[in-house]
Amino acid sequence: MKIATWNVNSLTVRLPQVLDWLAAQASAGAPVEVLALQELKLSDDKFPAAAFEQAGYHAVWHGQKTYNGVALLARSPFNAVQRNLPGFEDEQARLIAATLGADDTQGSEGGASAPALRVVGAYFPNGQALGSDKFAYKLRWLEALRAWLADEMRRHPRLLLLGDFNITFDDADVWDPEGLRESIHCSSVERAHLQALLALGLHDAHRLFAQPPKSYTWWDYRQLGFQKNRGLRIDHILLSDALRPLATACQIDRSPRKNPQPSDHAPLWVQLQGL
DNA sequence: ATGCCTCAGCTCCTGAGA
Repeated sequence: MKIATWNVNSLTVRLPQVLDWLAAQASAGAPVEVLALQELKLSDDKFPAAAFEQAGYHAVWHGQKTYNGVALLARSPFNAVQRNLPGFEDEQARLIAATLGADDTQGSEGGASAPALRVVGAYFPNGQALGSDKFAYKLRWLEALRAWLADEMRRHPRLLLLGDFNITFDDADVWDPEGLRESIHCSSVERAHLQALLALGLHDAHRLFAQPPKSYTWWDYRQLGFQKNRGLRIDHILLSDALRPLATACQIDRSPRKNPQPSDHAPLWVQLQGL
């Protein structure tokens, strides 16, 4: 089962590329079972559910006009959909969680049905600059996420957290670690929050496998950033303890970044066996 | 250069992204 995440920077602009990419993966014999999308930049009524349905995908979404917005697509239907963090007042649409397979929160016996998979798609706040109001919001959001996930993981042992985290793990995720030291996406305080998520029992799927050096998921549109591979690895897939042994591969797909009118982010996918 | 692209929208400029 292939599970992917992609910050599309406007689903209105990128819908054809998303449909093309899904079709290309299927043609290559490895169809995408689940896709998390971020930065839809459209309101709920503008979400192209019919186009995805025609492509064979169920969808759930949490849209917002102009900014943010997240969605999950899957080839099977979702249950127990959650939008944003419970108890955290937020005008910004940044998180959507849903269950694939039998709802495992009801304590049912299961029997023949496969264990459920809890999918959490998120668009973490950017933060703009250390010390700014937006940075303070980023830190509050990160703490609310961690607190909620601690409980969520107890209820759903098979859980993935994937999306645009807007945080690098370490200097290997940064094209210019010295020039960007302690700047936004690279600061110690942001990285400590990312480590706090791992401490809940989550694992960076990308680092479970050998990867090419200078593997990034985002490149600035300006100054030929992609061509010069001046990027950051800020999009991630984290796997719970129960899912970690099922992972067989994890890759960044740079090919859509070469399209005309690309997103500034590339999709990232993980392959899980036995699901 | 508080710049350089790209996107949305109170659209021919501005705010936000990362």
